[in-house]
Amino acid sequence: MHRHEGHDACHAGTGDTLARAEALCRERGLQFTPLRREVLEAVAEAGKAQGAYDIAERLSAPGKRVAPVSVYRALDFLMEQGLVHRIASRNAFIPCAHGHAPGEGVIFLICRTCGGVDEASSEEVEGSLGRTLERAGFTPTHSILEVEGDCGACRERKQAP
Amino acid sequence: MHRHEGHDACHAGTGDTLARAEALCRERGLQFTPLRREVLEAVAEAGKAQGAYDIAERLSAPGKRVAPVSVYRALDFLMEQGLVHRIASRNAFIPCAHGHAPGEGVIFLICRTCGGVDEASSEEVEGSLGRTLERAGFTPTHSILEVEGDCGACRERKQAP
DNA sequence: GCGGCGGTGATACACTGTAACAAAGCCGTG
DNA sequence: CACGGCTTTGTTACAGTGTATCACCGCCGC
Repeated sequence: MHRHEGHDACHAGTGDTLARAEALCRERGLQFTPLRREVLEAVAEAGKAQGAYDIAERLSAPGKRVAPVSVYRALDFLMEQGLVHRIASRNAFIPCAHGHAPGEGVIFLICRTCGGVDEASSEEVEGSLGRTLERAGFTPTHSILEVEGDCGACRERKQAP
Repeated sequence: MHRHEGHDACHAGTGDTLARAEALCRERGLQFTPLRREVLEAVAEAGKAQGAYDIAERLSAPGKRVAPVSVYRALDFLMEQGLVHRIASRNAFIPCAHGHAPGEGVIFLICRTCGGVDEASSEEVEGSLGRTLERAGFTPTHSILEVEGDCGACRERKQAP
């Protein structure tokens, strides 16, 4: 089993994320263009889930406007490569903290206080979910598991203010 | 444990849903107004997840326009009462097939072929998820579990056409 | 009657996402 | 090098999702 302990205990730094992305694209013969790099960088630097328009604004400067549609295209690419994830309950995006296989069951832990998002995975959860689906006669192609609550750090901060 | 077997094997009929809603509102001293009734009815009749604008259009007739904002308010009410659920991955709404306590872990099984949505629940999944969250030091307040795939009926239809 | 309250109507607006087409860059072949 | 095909990006327009605000109505209690 493989999981996370504390909040951002193991978040890769922005630099690591970019380096990993670049290596991965070279390996797969894909273009890690400046725009894609900037979008990934913006998502990685933010520390919390970012909306596409947030990213567009973040990348825009006087004289250089980045349109949301460009951000969406870059995000689509990055998601296909497993470099960012979409948080469906927030319409927002986060950098992928590790390299999962696409489709592997990831659990998103969304802190309602600090807005940070951790990733976890659990073979136990996947196993029990798989059995439940099988009993229901349902063949899964993709699943979303998002949990909202308080991360350890924020809970402590609340208890001892 | 409590779960569903086949596709809509136990979907309550529209009439049942409305009767249950009416009883529940009376019991809680809340108003089950015509608009709320119509919105619930529209969601229940559809057979698949409906967007708020779909519902608004469905309820509108020449000379009687129902604005989306009214639909949203009715949906908010119905969700608070646990009578409808929101499918985050689709921005759409379905009637609740049973009476869950709000916050109880429900698994949505979304058929990518017929668009139908079944509900399932599993103490096994809930238990393993709870343990995983505890190990991660995360205190959950609400969780979303949505699975996309093929329901039994659609899978059979594909295999033997 | 009168005031308060919840529900509804209506308008406006912000946010999220996609379609369609044009322009620019890359890369192979002849 | 020229050419043609491909991917990426820019631009515009638009569809879909959701919220804020204010006005109006109906009901209930005083």
